[in-house]
Amino acid sequence: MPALPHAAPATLHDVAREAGVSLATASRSLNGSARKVNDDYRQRVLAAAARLNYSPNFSAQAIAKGSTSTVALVVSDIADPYFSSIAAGVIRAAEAEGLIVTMAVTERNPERELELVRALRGQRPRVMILTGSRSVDSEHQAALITELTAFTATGGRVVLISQEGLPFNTVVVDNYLGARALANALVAQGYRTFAALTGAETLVTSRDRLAGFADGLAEHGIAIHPDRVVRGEFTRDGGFAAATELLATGLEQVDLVFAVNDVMAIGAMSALREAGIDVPGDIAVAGFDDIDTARDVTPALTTVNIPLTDVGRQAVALALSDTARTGDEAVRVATRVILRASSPAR
Amino acid sequence: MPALPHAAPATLHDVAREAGVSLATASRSLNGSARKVNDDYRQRVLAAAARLNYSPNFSAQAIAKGSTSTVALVVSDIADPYFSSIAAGVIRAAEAEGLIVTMAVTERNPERELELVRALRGQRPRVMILTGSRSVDSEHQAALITELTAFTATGGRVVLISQEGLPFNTVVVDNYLGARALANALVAQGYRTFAALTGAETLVTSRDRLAGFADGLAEHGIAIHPDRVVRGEFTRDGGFAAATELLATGLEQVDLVFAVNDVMAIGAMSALREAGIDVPGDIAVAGFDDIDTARDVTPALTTVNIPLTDVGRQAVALALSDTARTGDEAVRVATRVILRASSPAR
DNA sequence: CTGTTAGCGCTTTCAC
DNA sequence: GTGAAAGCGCTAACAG
Repeated sequence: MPALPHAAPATLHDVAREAGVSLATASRSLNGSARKVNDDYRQRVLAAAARLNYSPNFSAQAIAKGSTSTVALVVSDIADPYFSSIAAGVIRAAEAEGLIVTMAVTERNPERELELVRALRGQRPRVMILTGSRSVDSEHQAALITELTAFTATGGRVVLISQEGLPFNTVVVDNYLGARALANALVAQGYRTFAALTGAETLVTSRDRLAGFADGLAEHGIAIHPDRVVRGEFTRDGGFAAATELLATGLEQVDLVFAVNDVMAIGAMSALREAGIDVPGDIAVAGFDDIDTARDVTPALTTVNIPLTDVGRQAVALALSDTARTGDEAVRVATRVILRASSPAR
Repeated sequence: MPALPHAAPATLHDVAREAGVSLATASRSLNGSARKVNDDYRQRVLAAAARLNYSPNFSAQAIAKGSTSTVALVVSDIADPYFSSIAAGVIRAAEAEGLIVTMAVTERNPERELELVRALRGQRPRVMILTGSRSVDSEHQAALITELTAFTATGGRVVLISQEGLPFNTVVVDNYLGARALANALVAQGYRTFAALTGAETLVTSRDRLAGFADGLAEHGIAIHPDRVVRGEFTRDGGFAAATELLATGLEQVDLVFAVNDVMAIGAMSALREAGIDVPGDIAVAGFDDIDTARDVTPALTTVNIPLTDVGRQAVALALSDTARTGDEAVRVATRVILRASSPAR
């Protein structure tokens, strides 16, 4: 089968010819900022462009002006509601600024993240937004910093979402304080014996939340028994598995399980339910993030709210702001404890 | 504050000079397919590139070779699990092919969709994938077809996800048959009196599912009373609102509420619960899509499975396949009824 | 195999 | 105000 003959897309040149004007005039009519072009000509050009179904070639524009209009967004897993909500905020804010967003997924693999960042530089995006927990793995971390630094050195803007500490602009979510506030609220509800489901040891987000929670409990002289802290993947299935593992050790005296994020908490609730354990009758549960479904599960999930779409929006705003040029600006977003039916007063 | 001085990114030219070879040789070493270049030179070039932290400019490559490596994906709402799961499939498949994906969100607005498609053409993507329900609104529909046709006429590939009938490649989800099978299964479970929560009249997906469900019931001589079909937005909140509205009309004799998608079903379950109605004790619920959370709500939601990430993957495969050049290829994905606790046998 | 040289589509001085 | 022409960074003939 022969390749179908495809007319090449109309070029600015074609438009100029069709309109009987010069390339420059066509360019100015279609995109040029100042309205320096005679309205006669302008109309002719516009008409010609419409007639030819002209669409400006962004690559050509980018190369001619030396800058693109794209935002590169890197997430761990776009099917995870935490990331998809942030992405929604990023995309909305970016589109409002006339920016195109390209999306890349690390699948929670630091090596892959590094590769992606490296590859993404080829796009010469105006902004690169990295979300997903930093890991304390120093090797990839260092390489990542190198790569991002190379990017900012050539005028790119970088925004990290989550924990601060790296030499880049960041939207900081106060995981530690949020978790601590949650612990306090839970103690106030009457809970005394806790278990925790946490993510990989190297994930900063996971660490911070667990530390905050533990410190919050400590204020009341409560500690979580080490055997009751179980690690799992930072996903729904990870939560399910971790809860199952926890069950095996016997949960009799535990009255609340804290999962470091909502998807894990929801997985844990499913595991408990399948094991015939009533939530919150037998045991209460709390999570972190306040993803949309937290209110739709039964019982509705107690959690710590993060204004996720807003975080995305702020990331874009920060990237575009003048103050961000220094490259180490921080914007903090407030977290808020949300008590729901999964942790009634007792 | 003066603009920080930013070194321009290293160019191929810089690399060539640094390595002491010609531009062509540098290009060939770094990207050229055939290994026609002497290994000596090759190494020198690679070393120089590394030293300069060189990253090829995709825009320049695109314009020089006349084609890009990007896939444009248009979704209604990336925070909706239906779309984010499909997007996950698209992104994974695209990345495996070395393609970059750019994402745009219509927010369920046909005009916006049209604008986006128009704008996206400027990227000269290899592929454009549109997901989200087609609407039967003929005006936008026609304009959209025009725009997409212009795109394919210049060699672009288009893939639509969901219902067939438009002159483009499409990944077809059998909404009608799936809903019909669901109705049959539900009748077999012992249900006899139904209500339905549906989306906007113009949404093809919503129509097809409702029609399939109604026809499935009709096979058993059952009809849904028109007063018991209520329309809402195609979202969780739409389902919540629609269920609330339904409640106002009195639901005493209804034994199952079918929502045309899972997010609506989940919203409806929350509304019912808040109204003190027990699901499935007082009334059963069923949805459509089988999003991840369908199994985590309580009771777990009866639904019709669509292999969402696979749909995304298939869309990319279809776009890239040779047979898709004709532009009207269809790939069907199978749906499967999943009975869960929200509709026990009775 | 390697280097020279034309472009690719567009923006932007720089003259007119 | 308008046009001619010089690039932007890279690839791909085309000669050596």
